[in-house]
Amino acid sequence: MNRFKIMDFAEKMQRCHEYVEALEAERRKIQVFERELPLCLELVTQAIEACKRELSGTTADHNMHGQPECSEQTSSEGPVLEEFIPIKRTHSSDDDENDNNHDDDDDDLQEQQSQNNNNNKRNKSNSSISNNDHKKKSDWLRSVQLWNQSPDPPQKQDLPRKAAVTEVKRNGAGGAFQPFHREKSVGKSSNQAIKAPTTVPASAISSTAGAVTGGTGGGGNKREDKEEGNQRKQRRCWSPELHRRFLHALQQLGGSHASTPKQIRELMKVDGLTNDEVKSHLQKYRLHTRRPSPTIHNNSNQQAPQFVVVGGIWVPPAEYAAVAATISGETSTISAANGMCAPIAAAPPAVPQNRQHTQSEHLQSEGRGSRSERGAHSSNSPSTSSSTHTTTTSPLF
DNA sequence: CCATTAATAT
DNA sequence: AATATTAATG
Repeated sequence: MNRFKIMDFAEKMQRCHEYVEALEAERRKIQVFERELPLCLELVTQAIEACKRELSGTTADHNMHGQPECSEQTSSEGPVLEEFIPIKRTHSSDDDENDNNHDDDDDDLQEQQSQNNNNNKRNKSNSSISNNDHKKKSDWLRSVQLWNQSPDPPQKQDLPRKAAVTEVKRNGAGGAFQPFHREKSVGKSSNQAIKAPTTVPASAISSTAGAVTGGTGGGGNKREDKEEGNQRKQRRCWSPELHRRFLHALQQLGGSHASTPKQIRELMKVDGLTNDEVKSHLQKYRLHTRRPSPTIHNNSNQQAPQFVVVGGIWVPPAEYAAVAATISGETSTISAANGMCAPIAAAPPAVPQNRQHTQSEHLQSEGRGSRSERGAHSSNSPSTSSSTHTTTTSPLF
């Protein structure tokens, strides 16, 4: 009988040891995320200490039942995995040691943007995340990867409210500063591959390099795509951040209908952004705001469209929240919601009312004050809003 | 010129 | 099908 116990004990020791090692490995991994996962780190650390204590103080009897959160893995090798995956293996005592290679899918594409207005997608609150992050971990975890991609604060970054003070007077013309990317490719046949007929084994690499360099980059094109016949601009992709700015500007101006592309662009203060691009985006925005989903009539079309429109504002919820928080600050959430859809409905007082003492000043004041249209529009729009949020402004056309 | 609408390309 | 770019129009 004794031997049996001894065996058991040895085995336990071994396991405990392995476990400690695994824990340490784990801790090394999450060390990077210290800021984001403080508790996690603490937890692991404590666990390690506990185990070590147990090991060192082995003489005492002690069953090692002490570990509460050990549930997921008793085996040592196994535990290390599941970095991001939400997998919830119930417990699996002796799993194989599956090593997850951290597949860092670095998406290098579209870094040209990140230069100017890069930003972490949705992780704005760095400090706030401390204790209430249990949910949506996967979400911002994903974003973590973005961090290393864009570690530096470009210039204005976000915080439009505050940044406004800076107010870098971009040239009114159209941002000649950083034309961002316009270099590569001819519009037609092949946009990004092809290039050099010779070899160019790594199109991907080249593209990456180019992007990093900053698109137009220092001039010398590696490839001979001298065909400047580019009639087609490189598509401007509206990153969430850009869109956020867009919305922000829109709000300041008091709705999509009260705002003109130029004004929007100026408010956005994104260099390299052309008037046309804003214009285009505005067009799309308006389209979407008016017709959430013409195709499928939602059931219960009759009533309770609610703010379908709001939803229709294809603004991603995250954005929406962010913007709402950012802009409305503390004004009731609901009002914020309205604000969003406001483009068409809200904004009764035409003038966007100074939101912050910071800016305003002379935002769009000058320019051409003679636009009488604007007034008409603004006065007109609110009427549509009426009380019922049906927003079906064009019931019968 | 500038803003809006329509057409076109990706 | 959606979205950005270009052209046309007021």
